[in-house]
Amino acid sequence: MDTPGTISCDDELRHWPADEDQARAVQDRLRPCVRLDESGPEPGFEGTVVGVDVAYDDARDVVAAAAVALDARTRAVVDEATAVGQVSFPYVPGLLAFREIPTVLDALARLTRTPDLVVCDGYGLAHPRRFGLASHLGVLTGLPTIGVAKNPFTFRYEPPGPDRGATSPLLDGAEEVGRALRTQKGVKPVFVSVGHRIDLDRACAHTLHLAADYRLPETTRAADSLCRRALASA
DNA sequence: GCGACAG
DNA sequence: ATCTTGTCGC
Repeated sequence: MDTPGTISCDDELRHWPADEDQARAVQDRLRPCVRLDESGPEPGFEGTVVGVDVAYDDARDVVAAAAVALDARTRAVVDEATAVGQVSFPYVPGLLAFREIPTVLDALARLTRTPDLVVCDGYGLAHPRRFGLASHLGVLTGLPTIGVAKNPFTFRYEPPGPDRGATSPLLDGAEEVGRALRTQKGVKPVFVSVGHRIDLDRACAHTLHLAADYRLPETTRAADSLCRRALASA
């Protein structure tokens, strides 16, 4: 039996939920394992930031995942891995993690180095039950994670200032669950939230550093490109 | 009941 | 996510 704050990734995968009610129960059970008391790797740290993403082939029910490791300081690609699997859950808003995580874990396991930080497509704490994809992946792996999403989901925000680096709170009622972050001047912001073992200031700082040239972080762009190629040749 | 809804 | 041509702009 798992004690509070301790989970087994293998057990969680073996006990994968079969329906939406079970999935929500899993989220409620794992939510207390999220660690929000660590500030996380400092911007400019020596290590690797890993981007993960998945692509789908609905006709074949196939999912391909990619994990791409970048040097955290130079953003150079230093390692990459892919995995292919069967879709194990439908897309349901709020339950995205159950669709993506099994194959993402396979890809992460094929990296030659342990990531120091993982950047997910989607949300962490910015989630109806405060347990989005990034938080779920963080709890299962124990790694620091952040979520960078392209859309505000159900949350509200006022547009941040026009300059690169401007932010505004992403709000669920009065609670700040993440931040809208302008990564390029005059371009729609991205939506950053904490996953696990990092604070929101650093999550935004890493995202800004990774999005030096484009709206989306290089981690996301590289993983998106790789998982599409993996799906095409699968 | 109806609409909204990360990827 | 995915389906998809041209087109405006650097």
